Amino acid sequence: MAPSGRVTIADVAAASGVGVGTVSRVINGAANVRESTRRSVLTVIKQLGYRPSYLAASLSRGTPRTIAIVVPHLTTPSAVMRLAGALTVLDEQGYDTVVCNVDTPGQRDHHLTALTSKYRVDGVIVVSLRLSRQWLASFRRAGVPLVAVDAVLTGVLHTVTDDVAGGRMATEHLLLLGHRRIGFVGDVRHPAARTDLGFTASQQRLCGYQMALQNAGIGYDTGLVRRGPHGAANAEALAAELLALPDPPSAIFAASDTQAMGVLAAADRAGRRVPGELSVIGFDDIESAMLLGLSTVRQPLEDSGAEAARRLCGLLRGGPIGPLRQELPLEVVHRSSTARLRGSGPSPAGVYAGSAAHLTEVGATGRT
Amino acid sequence: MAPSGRVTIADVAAASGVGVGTVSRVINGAANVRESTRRSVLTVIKQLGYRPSYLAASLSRGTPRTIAIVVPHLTTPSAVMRLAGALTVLDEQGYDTVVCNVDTPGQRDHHLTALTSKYRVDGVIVVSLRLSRQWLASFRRAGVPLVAVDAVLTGVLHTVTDDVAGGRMATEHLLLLGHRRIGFVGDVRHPAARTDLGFTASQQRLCGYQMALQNAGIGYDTGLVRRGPHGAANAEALAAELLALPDPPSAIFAASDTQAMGVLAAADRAGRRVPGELSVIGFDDIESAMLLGLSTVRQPLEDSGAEAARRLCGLLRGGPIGPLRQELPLEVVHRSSTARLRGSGPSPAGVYAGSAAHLTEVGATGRT
DNA sequence: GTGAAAGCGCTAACAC
DNA sequence: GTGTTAGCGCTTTCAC
Repeated sequence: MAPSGRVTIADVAAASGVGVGTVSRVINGAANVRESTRRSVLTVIKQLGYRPSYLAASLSRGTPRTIAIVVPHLTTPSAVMRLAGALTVLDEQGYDTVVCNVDTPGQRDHHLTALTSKYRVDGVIVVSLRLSRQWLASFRRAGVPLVAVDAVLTGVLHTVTDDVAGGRMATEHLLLLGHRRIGFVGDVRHPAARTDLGFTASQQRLCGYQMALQNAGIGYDTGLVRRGPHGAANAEALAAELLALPDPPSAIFAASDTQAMGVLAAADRAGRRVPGELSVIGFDDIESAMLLGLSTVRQPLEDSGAEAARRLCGLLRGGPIGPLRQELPLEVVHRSSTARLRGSGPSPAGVYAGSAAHLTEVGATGRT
Repeated sequence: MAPSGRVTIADVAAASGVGVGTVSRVINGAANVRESTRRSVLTVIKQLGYRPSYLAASLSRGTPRTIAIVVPHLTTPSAVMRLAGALTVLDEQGYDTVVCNVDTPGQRDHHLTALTSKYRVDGVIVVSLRLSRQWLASFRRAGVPLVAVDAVLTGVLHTVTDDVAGGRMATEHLLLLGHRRIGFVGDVRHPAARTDLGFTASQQRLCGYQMALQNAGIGYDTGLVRRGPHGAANAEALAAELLALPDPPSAIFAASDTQAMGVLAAADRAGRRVPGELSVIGFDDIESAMLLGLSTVRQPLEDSGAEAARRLCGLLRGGPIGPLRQELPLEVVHRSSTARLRGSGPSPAGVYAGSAAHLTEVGATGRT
């Protein structure tokens, strides 16, 4: 055993009567090792309490085999799912992952600085964050490959969905059910605020909502649109306002499932039955949406993370990576929080056929 | 320049006509380098865009010079302050820091596993977390030194405050002001729940509250005690219950400033003037306590982190570390959320002198 | 003050 | 299949 306290690969090699190369092969699961030697080396490793040095391996290999994921608001279900998707493929591709949670611009810059200067990760996945030109340049200079999820970054591979189309799909679903007064509850951006991370999804879904209304010849009533900080609680307050209107909406489109839960809570508190007296549709299809029977626009959250990871790996090994912009599909999931407007007869099939082609009815679970 | 893309210390040495040793000295700020060479080396470093390799340095040095801080609920003000204190000293001592935020037992175990097996940090600071014997053994086995803040871990250096005494001090402050019906709002532990991280501070402060009441001959009225999940919102609901009682308390002791803010909000909503109709005292003395004029029991949050870091550094370099248990002082800060109970004459000085010795009146800012 | 050289623990290329 | 060896980029004696 070495004089220093640490057990090294050489100690293991000596103790098991093989060369360091063989030990290295065993550790890294190389194929060309006889099963018997493999076993004995493994035994020695265990009884010596050997643990490989991450540092030495990274240095020798020339790469830390580590990729970083920068993801805002890691507490939200959608962020978690994207992360989970990425972790799965990164893990099976043999990469270590460092997760950088970001709740403020300060944190964002802190992590990005560390990523570009000090720690030399092999690549980074940026989730839902719009990076400035400066940051992009900084990464390019540092030679750190980048891919983005849920954010379009110029010159950077990105995996996204069409949020405008998504907003339209949600609204059209409601229109198709005969609704005419449709409210919107979503995030507001504070462009000037120190706390703004530059999310645009909600804004784009609002655009889709407007377009759908326009197309249906209904027009845009600002009185039915409420925007505020993210989170179910805020959405609840916003929805309460809508429901307290003299001529309240018969349906509400919430820009995220989380916000839709707030809307549901507001409806409950206001004594409005869902979907009897109020239809509610969300966005994302997070886990609890299914549980609550919430109709929503499903986006492949987990896949988005997985795809981005896959593309980053491709980029790193010079493999195939596909187009700069990868767009993942959206689909309406009709559950039991949306229903035909009372008094509106079954609308003739195909009225909205042009757009309704998107519509899919999936796994409608019961609302109890 | 090296054939590989990376600029190494050798490139810098060659370009500036010195040896690698000298460049290393410059990088690490060693004293014995002539100012002129220092300058020129620095210049070359800049123009070559050289960035030292963290990996190589750590490997060569034999230590990553990194310590990990495991801290639960990093979003809470008190956690942030403890962290800040630790970061400051760690930074000036030349250590890198990796912060492990923990919101669930799952996250805790995940981080602890990584810390004990894969990443070889020089040491770790555990904040507010009660680790099991198994984990402690695991760290000992891995040879990773540990210190704790706000948690007593057997056989581990810990920096704490006397929360029982703190609870007593808060309550006695209220008693001294003539209050007799004193409510308590704090955290509840769910020992069996998957989400329990084992915090005990709130529980201990409750003990102190009971003792003070006992000593004053008032006794313990469970009807005045409300416990729930942490967070201002929950505390607000709890306090609202208290205020709605037929014979409501004239003062409330909240187990944390965050919860005290909830109490303040409840009072506001119930139309109770503070401190005219209700006295409120918190615990911690976080930044906003000062802003709100909240009376509280101050604990040296930032110092606690700093002290722990200092002791860990001492441990690492075999220097002085002081006693196993380091207790930091608590003091009552009387601001404008607590006042004498109406109708109770000024109590003769010294009545509670025995315990009131703790009391200090500090920086009472106005409540507006 | 500064240069030369010996590792730190590991991987990978090359022999056998 | 397996041993041997040359580095990975840096720190750190030890001479000069």
